Amino acid sequence: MAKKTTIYDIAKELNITVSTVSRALNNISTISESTREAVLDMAKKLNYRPNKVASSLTSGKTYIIGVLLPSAQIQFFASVIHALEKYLKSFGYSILLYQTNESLESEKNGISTLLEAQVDGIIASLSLETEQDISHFEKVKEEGKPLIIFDRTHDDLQSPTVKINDEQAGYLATKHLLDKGYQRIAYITTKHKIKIFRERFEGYQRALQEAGIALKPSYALFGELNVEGGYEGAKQLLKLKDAPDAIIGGDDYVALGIIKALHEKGITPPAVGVIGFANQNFSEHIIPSLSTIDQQALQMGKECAKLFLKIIERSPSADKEIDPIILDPLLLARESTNRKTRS
Amino acid sequence: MAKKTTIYDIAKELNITVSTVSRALNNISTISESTREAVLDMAKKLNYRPNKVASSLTSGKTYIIGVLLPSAQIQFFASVIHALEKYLKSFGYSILLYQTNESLESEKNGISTLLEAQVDGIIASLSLETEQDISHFEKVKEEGKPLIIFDRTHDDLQSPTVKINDEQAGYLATKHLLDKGYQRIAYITTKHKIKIFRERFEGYQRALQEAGIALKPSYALFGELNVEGGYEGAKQLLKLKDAPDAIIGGDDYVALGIIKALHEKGITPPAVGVIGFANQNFSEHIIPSLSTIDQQALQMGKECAKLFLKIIERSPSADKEIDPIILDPLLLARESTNRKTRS
DNA sequence: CTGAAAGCGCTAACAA
DNA sequence: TTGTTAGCGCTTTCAG
Repeated sequence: MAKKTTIYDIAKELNITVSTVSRALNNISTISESTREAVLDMAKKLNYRPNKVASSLTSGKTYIIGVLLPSAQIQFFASVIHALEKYLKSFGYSILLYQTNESLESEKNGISTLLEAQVDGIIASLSLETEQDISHFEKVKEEGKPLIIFDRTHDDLQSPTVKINDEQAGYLATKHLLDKGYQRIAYITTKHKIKIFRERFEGYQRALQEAGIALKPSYALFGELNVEGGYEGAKQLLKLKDAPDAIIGGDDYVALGIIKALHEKGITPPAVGVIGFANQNFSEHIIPSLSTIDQQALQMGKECAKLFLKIIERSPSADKEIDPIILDPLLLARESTNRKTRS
Repeated sequence: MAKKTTIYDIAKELNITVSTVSRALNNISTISESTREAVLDMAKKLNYRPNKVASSLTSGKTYIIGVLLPSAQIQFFASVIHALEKYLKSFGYSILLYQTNESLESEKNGISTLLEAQVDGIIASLSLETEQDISHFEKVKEEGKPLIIFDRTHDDLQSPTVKINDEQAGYLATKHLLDKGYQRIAYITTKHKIKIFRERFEGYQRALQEAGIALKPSYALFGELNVEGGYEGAKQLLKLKDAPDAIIGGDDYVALGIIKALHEKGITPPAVGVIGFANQNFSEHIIPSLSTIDQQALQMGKECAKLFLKIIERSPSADKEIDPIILDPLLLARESTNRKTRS
């Protein structure tokens, strides 16, 4: 492969200087139209390709933004990645991806990696393990770089956030079941102390309280957030003397596990109501279709991107507080809860 | 925020030169243990963070590898991303992501973006639109950078590839249905001329031929690769006088659509057999569970990563041919095809 | 084992 | 409107 062509090559061919070339290429200030065209032509002719690494070193901007999240295999996050990349790309930004796999240590390494890569900012969602220690996130801000936290946020982290109203999500799910006439409503969620799961549970409590139904401790299960967790939890619930007539799953996978356990007992929703969270792609299509609370992943990704651009483009001095962006959860009522309402 | 500390700061504090600091930090050649420790201590004390952009500019290596694929929202690709990032991270590489959204133009822009970012190599899977024009991929090789194509490969592209044996995948699916006693087997796939879909279809043909069954043109449908496509296709097939007793879906979403259409007619698999491709996460959990051909997404991602490392680490002179890596498709026989075998 | 110095490709004052 | 000139932070010969 031949030597790469640089702006020096263009300058030499045209008998001008590199600064002129640079200005022409970046369409900066007042460049005579003629030289601009000449430069562009020559650039094309010489197969010039700008070296962003070099320009980053001088300008201090990489136009790369770091995305740190638990796992691209979780569909919610995949959707956020999708939306982020799609939107930011149109503003000239690229996405550098780092997965924590729900590990705090990995999360810390991720922040370091992204910071060393000189990203222009970081958009992150916390790992399940992250509880007290959030010093690594503080470092991002110490370096003066925008940090946006989405979905899995943290109380002690003073950063712009984008999330849905999780308390409302839990409330909606529970209220929906109540409206459908279910009375003995159980809840299977994660044992991890992540804020959003706690909030959803609070919404569940509020809905019950409003309906004047006492919270039964045996109806609240804390296990793993996956099919297996839902399956095991549901089996346990079905053994109760006073078995629930509806079960809320911490996410759609948990709900799937619940349905599986019911199926083994010869029960098909909505005979026992089942609802999940996340609106995974399969939820709509399984039989019976699964009621769920949509988390607005795509919308959330887009809002993160917009927020990032807003922050990056304002002057650093204008350091006024940024209001958290709270999206509304969306109840998707489908067959799995569609019991005939009592009259 | 205070000025960032550089190796100059460390050098000054220690009364040594930057070259020594650089050597110590990179653990290079023969550095006296004492100065190495001193440098490391001081680096920590001053909160030093290496600037990869600067080092990339001199060394010519960014330790970033570009990943170009249709969409992170397609679970197969999300899994590949997951595996790629997970594996490459342990070798110090990061992932710069670009989605083509199945558009050729976007694919071209993606290659440019990644190249400008000076990635050390590109791992890509073609968009549905990419047919004749693959000049953008040629450019990657012209720049002397490794280019690995996975899953959606292209005949004219002389690059290392990682894929599964798609012909075999199509064959396996069809053979499985035949073994289960299905005779009138239809196939709903995409209208796009992508190699892997063509190959799967060829496997379908081979299996039928082996069984001495003539290919019925009315049984081969070419539409969209999604739930809707499967639904519409199946509805059309069910109208035939000689309706099929089994339908192969071009992917699991198509299969989902097929099941939906059957459901509307009061038919539940395996009464009519249904099988898909990809083993999407929901396939195992829907009722009835969906038979499918696993594409080994995680394995594929890992093989891509390994291949990349192998290529990048060998001397550029050792330019011997790289054999394509062909993974075996995996038949996952589940309820949707589990008809009692004829005796 | 360490220092001196050049330079990676580009941007951005400051001049002209 | 264009040129001159420093760097950005680091690596990497070449000397010593």
